[in-house]
Amino acid sequence: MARRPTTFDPFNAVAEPRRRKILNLLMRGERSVNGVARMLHFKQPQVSKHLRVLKQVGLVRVRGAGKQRMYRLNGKGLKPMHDWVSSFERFWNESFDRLADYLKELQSEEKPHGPKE
Amino acid sequence: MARRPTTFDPFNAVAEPRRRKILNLLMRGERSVNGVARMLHFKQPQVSKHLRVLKQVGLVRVRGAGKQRMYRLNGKGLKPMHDWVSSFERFWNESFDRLADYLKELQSEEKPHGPKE
DNA sequence: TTGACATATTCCCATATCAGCATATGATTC
DNA sequence: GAATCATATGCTGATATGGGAATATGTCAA
Repeated sequence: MARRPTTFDPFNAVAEPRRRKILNLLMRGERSVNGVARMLHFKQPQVSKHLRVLKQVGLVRVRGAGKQRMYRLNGKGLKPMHDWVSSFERFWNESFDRLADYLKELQSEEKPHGPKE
Repeated sequence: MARRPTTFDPFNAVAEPRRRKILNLLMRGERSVNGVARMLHFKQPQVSKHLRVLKQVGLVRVRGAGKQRMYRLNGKGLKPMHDWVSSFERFWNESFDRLADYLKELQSEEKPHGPKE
């Protein structure tokens, strides 16, 4: 197997820095393809391609407006990522001893196979 | 240019589902390579490879313990990702009109090139 | 040193990427 | 329909992946 396609899920789609930039831009409102291209100094074909990936994983939506196609953010698509990353929040937020407590909790809930290794 | 290497940053490293599983497991405490392999039903060489990637992007740390190498999570490495994703939080959290207000704010701060498109 | 266990590395292969460029498709207006 | 603007797609080339299997390296113990 090779690497998962970028269209596999938002995690893969968003691994590409330019696509993150595009999403950042779209936070401020919908844009046409050329609009994105001009704002970010990307070339039109690449913008189209990146937007296609983002659309496939549900991170943007499109709307036809005359000759143009207006792309807008679909922020909800990032919620699963947010949920996953947030589960690690305590590892940089809480004080060390509270973290230790938490880990103790977790370990007392062991279940698969044998405990530890 | 090809796709960014998985070792380019945490975003890329974490795009691989198995690596996320490994991090999830390490949340519960440090593990040896074989420990990870057994818990997740992966094969040892792949675990070593994935852990290598995770180490290179700073998401795990290692410690030698006899024949074993104990890997532990370095949660802080995920903070940049968390920060980025969190900036989209409002798009699924807040009520629609508050969001609208927020967007209005953003747009009145326009700056690069010409406004809109 | 030798043996045994734990981990890391190497090679192969099918697959996918992304940029750049050219070109095709779409939509609008004349 | 033809010209035009906007967007999408196709192709190439350089690069990287990730699993599998084999093997190398490391570490300890007798």
